[in-house]
Amino acid sequence: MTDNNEIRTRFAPSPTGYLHIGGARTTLYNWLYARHCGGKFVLRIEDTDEVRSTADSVQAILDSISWMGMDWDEGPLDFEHEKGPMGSYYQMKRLPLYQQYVRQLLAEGKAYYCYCSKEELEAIRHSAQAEQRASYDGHCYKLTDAQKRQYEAEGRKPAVRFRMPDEGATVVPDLIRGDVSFENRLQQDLVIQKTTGGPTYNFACVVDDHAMRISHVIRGDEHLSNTPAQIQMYRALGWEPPKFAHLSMILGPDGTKLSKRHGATSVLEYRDQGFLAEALRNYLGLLGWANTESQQLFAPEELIRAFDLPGCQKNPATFDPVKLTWMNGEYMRKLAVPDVISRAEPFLMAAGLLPVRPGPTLEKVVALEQEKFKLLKDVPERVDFFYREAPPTPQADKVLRAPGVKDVLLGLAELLQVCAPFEDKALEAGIRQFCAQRGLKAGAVFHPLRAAVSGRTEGPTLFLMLEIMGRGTVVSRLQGAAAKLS
RNA sequence: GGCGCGUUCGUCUAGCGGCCUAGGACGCUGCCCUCUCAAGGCAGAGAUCAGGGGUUCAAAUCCCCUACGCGCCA
Repeated sequence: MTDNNEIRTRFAPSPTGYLHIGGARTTLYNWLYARHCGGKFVLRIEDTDEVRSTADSVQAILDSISWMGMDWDEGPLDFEHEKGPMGSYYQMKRLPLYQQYVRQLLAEGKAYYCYCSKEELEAIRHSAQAEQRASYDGHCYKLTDAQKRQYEAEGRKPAVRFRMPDEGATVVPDLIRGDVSFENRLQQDLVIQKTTGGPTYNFACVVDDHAMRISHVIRGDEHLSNTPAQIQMYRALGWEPPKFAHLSMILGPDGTKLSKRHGATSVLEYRDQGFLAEALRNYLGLLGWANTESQQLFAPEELIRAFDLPGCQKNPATFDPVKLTWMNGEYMRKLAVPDVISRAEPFLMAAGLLPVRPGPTLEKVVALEQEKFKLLKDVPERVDFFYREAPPTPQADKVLRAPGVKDVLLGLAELLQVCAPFEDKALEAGIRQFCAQRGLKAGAVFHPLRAAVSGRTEGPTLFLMLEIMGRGTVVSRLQGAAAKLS
């Protein structure tokens, strides 16, 4: 048996596309809150839009949530399997339930059939606007039996509307915004069952949130306006409404709602760009929520412990990929070397660095470069030159073409052929001595050396890099670079 | 158009009437460290708290109006 006071949250996506950043944050906050309270997190698929819902979308959403490291206690496991005691968590498999309650409301006179056509509705809306009323006037509520028979005879298929009170106000007690009051006479009688017989979003959502014993509905701002109607539905059905918390939305850099034209918006895209799930989670956790210390970095358990609804922001937040990237770098640096390698595996494979190539071990080169990784895809990029010689970058090329460099490289090649042991300290000593002998400044030797050997002007600490690269590679690259300078 | 929500450095935010000449983080600039690049350390620029009225001895904080942005009705 479930405990009556149990905290239960839910995320209820429509499977009409991938999980985007906004949805991911809503999921995260529901998940965090459930975990924070020791409650349950439920996933429900709102697939009543039959034409736009797809199995692929369901899978993409499940994959996204799982990738982000969030788990759900009840809901679909894939398109066929589900877990949890509430029957199905796909709305399309729960149709009889909605119909049952529609019948109940109809029988109690709390809902009514509406026969209006699109055109008629349009006309009603027009006059309603002029008269400052709700955009549906309850036209069909006032129908006589004769009129109803008439419509039926015409073969009209009715929708079902929920009857809103004419007077008073409905207060939405919102955990983030406080009490928000709506005048009932301005609320229209919402359709709860479409002419096709399927439930509308607002109704299915009420029925399911109640049936699934959801205690806290944490969702996007865009649903706030529908909430008074939903609250009335709860009351009409004799149910206690859940607690509500409406999250502000996420904006793109130009201040409009985050969308595809701002670049990547899908969680999976961020994964594929080499972001770490824990960094995305941390960043999203902070986008619209903060604790009083303005703490930035949260270990997973720490976020769960700290998260609470009152800390949620009322105003919309702009998504900042730059800060996300910084945060990702923070997490990249904290990872153990073997973890960096295993997490970067897809990127290493794509770059042809896995299976391992001849040369130093990945552990060695990754350890050497780790402090510079911001994204997983940086791993192959920064490490590649240990395994493959690439043409020098323009900056490196410039360094190599400076006067006298050829002699320096040849001299170094000679030196490094014999310098022993071929390790960090000894190499540094040998090369510094080489500088002194030739009366060269350290920089005049170090920079060309780095450029010749790695093809770059920046990289890991020089002597350790040489050691790891190995005598053979170092010497041959020096000779090769010198040869190209003739 | 109606209703609703929102408005603190470029961005994310702290702030719940005196501790605010507004704090932190990202980004930016400079310095230090240094074989480069990062990382790190230090310093700095950056917000008349959307604007205007109140209330109060005292307001970013409470109230009202306006503007702008966003959402829902669509």
